[in-house]
Amino acid sequence: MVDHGPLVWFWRIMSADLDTVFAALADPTRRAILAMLLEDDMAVTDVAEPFEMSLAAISKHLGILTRAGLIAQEKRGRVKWCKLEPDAMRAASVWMQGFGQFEPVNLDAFERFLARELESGAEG
Amino acid sequence: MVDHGPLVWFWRIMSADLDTVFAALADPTRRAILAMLLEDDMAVTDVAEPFEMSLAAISKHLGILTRAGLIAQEKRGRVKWCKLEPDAMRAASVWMQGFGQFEPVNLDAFERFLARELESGAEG
DNA sequence: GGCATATTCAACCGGATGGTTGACCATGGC
DNA sequence: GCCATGGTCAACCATCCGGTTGAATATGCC
Repeated sequence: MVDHGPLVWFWRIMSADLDTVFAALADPTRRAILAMLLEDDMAVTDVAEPFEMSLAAISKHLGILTRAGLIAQEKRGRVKWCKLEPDAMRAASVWMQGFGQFEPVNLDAFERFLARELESGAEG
Repeated sequence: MVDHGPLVWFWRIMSADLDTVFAALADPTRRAILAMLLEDDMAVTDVAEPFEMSLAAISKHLGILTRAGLIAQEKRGRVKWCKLEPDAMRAASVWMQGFGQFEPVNLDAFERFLARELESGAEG
């Protein structure tokens, strides 16, 4: 959606607070929320629905994700919409790939392997 | 270095505890330690040397990194050596790349850009 | 055996985290 | 205007986290 030039990229990566990003990712509820938002943007109430905890708790989680830059929230009417904001995760990913000297994962190959594996598992 | 078959891979990724991996990565001291170990394997005392905190604190950090699977420790004589263990980070990275549908970073291009950028910056 | 080195353990402390509840705004529909 | 809906705020609680210190446990060297 946004058309980041590489300089903007560089700045974002350098200024990104990896502490808060990784801390945000360290909670299973928050990772689940991110996964849900991967499907589609959602209102806060809808995000909270599948979880067995109070709306206030989810609201806090969303605040943490927002402060980490992992999502963005936008109020339209009385509904607050949450959507993924990929830059922060990308910054963390870039940091991680600094460790990629260990023959980095070939994701394409891995996915192909998984597909084959699951397919044959379903048949067998 | 290790010759993981893809099934081993799959198992490791599925059973990896992302909570502990991301939590371990959320601390700047621990990320610095990982970066140091990227250079070379190190003894606990040497890992602790550049930090302004007690050896016991570093020992705890190393324990956390070990429990997260990010490093391995091996005692040889009275010295305990620490070395990177790339699988855990790779598991986290794979999880992250699930969000890669947002035009994933072209790392090669990014690095080339950075190199060019820094070079011209040094000259100008 | 005895001492120095390498590392961990245990107890403690202050501050952050993840959850709760109940009160509090803001907005839309009637 | 009034009520239901959507969401946050504030106070509180238990637990975890990152650090400290001092004692304890290897191991190597003489």
